[in-house]
Amino acid sequence: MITLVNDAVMEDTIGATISEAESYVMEVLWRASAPLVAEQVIVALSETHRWQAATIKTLLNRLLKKGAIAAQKDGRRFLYYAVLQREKWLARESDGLLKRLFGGRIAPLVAHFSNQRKLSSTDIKELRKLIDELDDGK
Amino acid sequence: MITLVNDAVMEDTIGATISEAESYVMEVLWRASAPLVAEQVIVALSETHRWQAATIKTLLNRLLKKGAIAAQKDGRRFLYYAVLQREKWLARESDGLLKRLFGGRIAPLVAHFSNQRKLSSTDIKELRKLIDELDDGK
DNA sequence: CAGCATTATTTACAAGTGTAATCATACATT
DNA sequence: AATGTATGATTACACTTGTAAATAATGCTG
Repeated sequence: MITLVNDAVMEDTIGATISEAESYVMEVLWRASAPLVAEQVIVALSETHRWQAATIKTLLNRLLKKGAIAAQKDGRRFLYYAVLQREKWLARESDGLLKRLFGGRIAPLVAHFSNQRKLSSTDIKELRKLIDELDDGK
Repeated sequence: MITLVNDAVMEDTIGATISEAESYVMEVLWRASAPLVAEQVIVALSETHRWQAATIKTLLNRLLKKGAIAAQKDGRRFLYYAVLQREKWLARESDGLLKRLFGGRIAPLVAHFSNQRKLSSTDIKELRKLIDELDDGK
């Protein structure tokens, strides 16, 4: 008997795009290990944004409508959780950006940050480690 | 007697942001070695975009209003040229992105593309070269 | 100089965004 | 059961963006 393996992973690629404000809401849900009620999202965002609670409700609803998150009723409130996977979103965002800004090539991007002296010695160390591993791998 | 050295470089940082569509217009002007008339911009963009001439006119005007470009009258037409420097724009865009998507750290960014298998062996070679140079330099 | 052609300027308009207030609804409490 | 309270849903509104048409202005040509 055949069983679908990837049931839960389906529909992780959302059609609509996520605005910047919305993405901050997503970040909260991505970081959370379990679904959150609106109030928790609001509290989490209060650390970094001066948004009214109503604003965040709006964003949650827009994300729901876009299918990026889902909600499950829990008594009188809803538990919200991400449907869109951060990895997928990240891939789409960064690919687009890389293409637009650096013709899709990584090296120029790194070179850019290097020119801007945005690379700390830690960065360089990490990068070297990464590159070394990659070279091994191929 | 004191002379300003950086006269021409001032006001290269524009307040307003540039939309994606606008950025394609900027790219054309940045690539051009001399100011262009609207028609030339339109022709250049026809390679990559199916935009009506009127659309491009609109974008040129919005960029003018934003101060990202300037125009100089030449007979009956205008010669348009970039005021905002590509480097500045690139820095702002990429910094923002890096911060939003990867917490401002480069290594995770590269790791991301690596995980996505978006790094060709050429990329890796170039990256290694870059890193080596950087290590020398410090 | 009158009209044509070219080019720039104004206006348009729907969709998306940031930001929020208000409305409605479902529980909890007296 | 009526009412207050918390929470979600609806409505609002100005600004930006993508996309373009309509209009105005300017110089060329007969």
